[in-house]
Amino acid sequence: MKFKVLYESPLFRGLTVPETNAVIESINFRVRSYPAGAIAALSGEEIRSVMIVLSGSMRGEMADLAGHTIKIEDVMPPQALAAAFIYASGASYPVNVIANEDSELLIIDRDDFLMLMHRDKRILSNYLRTVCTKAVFLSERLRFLSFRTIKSKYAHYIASLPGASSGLVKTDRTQQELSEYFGVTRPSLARAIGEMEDEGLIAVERRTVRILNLNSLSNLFRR
Amino acid sequence: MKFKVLYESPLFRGLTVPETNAVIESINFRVRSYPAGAIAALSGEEIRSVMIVLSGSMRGEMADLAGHTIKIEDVMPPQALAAAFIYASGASYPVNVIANEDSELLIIDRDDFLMLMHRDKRILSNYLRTVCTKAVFLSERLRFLSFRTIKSKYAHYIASLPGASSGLVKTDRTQQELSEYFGVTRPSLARAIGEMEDEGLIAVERRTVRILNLNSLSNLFRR
DNA sequence: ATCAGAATGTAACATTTGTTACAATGGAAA
DNA sequence: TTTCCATTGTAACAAATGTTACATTCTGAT
Repeated sequence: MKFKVLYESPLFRGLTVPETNAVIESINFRVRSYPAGAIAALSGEEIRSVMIVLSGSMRGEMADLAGHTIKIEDVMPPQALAAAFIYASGASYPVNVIANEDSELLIIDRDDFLMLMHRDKRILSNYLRTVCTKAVFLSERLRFLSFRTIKSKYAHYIASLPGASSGLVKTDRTQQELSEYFGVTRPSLARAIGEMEDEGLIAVERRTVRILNLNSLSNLFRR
Repeated sequence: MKFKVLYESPLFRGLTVPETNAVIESINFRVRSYPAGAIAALSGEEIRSVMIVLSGSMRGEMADLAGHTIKIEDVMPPQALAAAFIYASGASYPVNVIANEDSELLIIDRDDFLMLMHRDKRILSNYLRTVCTKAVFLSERLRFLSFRTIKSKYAHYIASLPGASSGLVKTDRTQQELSEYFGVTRPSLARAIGEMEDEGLIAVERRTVRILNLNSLSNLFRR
């Protein structure tokens, strides 16, 4: 069983192990090894293929003009690299892709993968789900970041939770997590929540939030 | 020629008018009219179909708990509504969709559209390009918003322009446009740019920016 | 060449958020 | 129960950005 890990991949969900194998063997592919620290793709480089991490792990890293780098994210097996960008017009890697440790990538030309999707509706569905889900994620993230003040972010957040219309919600994240999601510091978030309590908009007890003054809260919705 | 406008749609690019017609006629579809102000979809409602604006125009609108609304975007013919979200897991409309004026939508069940993509590689390619390009757009937007200070956003912006490695770039947007892209006010952006000039990092003359001190500029890259 | 409107530069003050440090609280494991 | 640690609350000061208003400089149309 050569590509066992692929069977776990969201792109091949619904296919049996033999089916997955048969699909892969039916097209051109190659497996490439990268020693720790090796560069698999450079930022700005054209995306020509689907690259799926088989073993080890890769990281996306941004480099500035002077060569300093910031780690953006890790990609673990059996995830694909830049999956949602592959078929964009002028698709290029948004970051440098580097092996964290000795790693292997399964590389499929993107036209070949297109053929796979054309042939197998399950793979098509899987890829569409992956890309669209990513778009939804990015879009939601963007919505919160585009609100200017922390209060308006928080107001939107609690309004988006189930039970908001009843006036009583339970948050699904800690303040720490929420502050990272909003892109602000934890004390600033705590202060904003405290002020909203002082203003009589909400009553917070740990993870339970009661909406007290809907109208004033709504005024915060203007970014 | 019933759906002439469809021929202009990015989803049917590369198909001739008769081909486009034949494709549409080969599946279930319906055309629905919406008088000005009519609601085509509610925020949170499950996305069951591909909806393409044939005439008029639709807007996406967010409503807060108290019923106040904020316009998010307009969708003009022959664009599709929430195209990048359709096949996400648990896909639902992120906004209320309302007709700006008397409008017509072409409605195709999303499973039928999946079949279309499966049958015609051009439509598949077109849809993939649409979704992936959207993901790239959202991702780039997010990158700038996630930098904390205006200076770091601007540093990244000029670093991303062609010619950055030569130290001389021309911006492709006005300060007004750029400030909106960054989600900040125009005077604040102008001030930040002015300070970066005072600090000797860059020299700006209208739309031409010269990078003077790469190292100091790079320090701004830590969000 | 001139004029009007767009784009940019600048300044003073208000508001918001970050930073840092520490206290208080709650929950889970020993 | 007690203890430890994650979580939350709070405060003072610094830094960044928003707001508002106005001056200056470009740019394109006439």
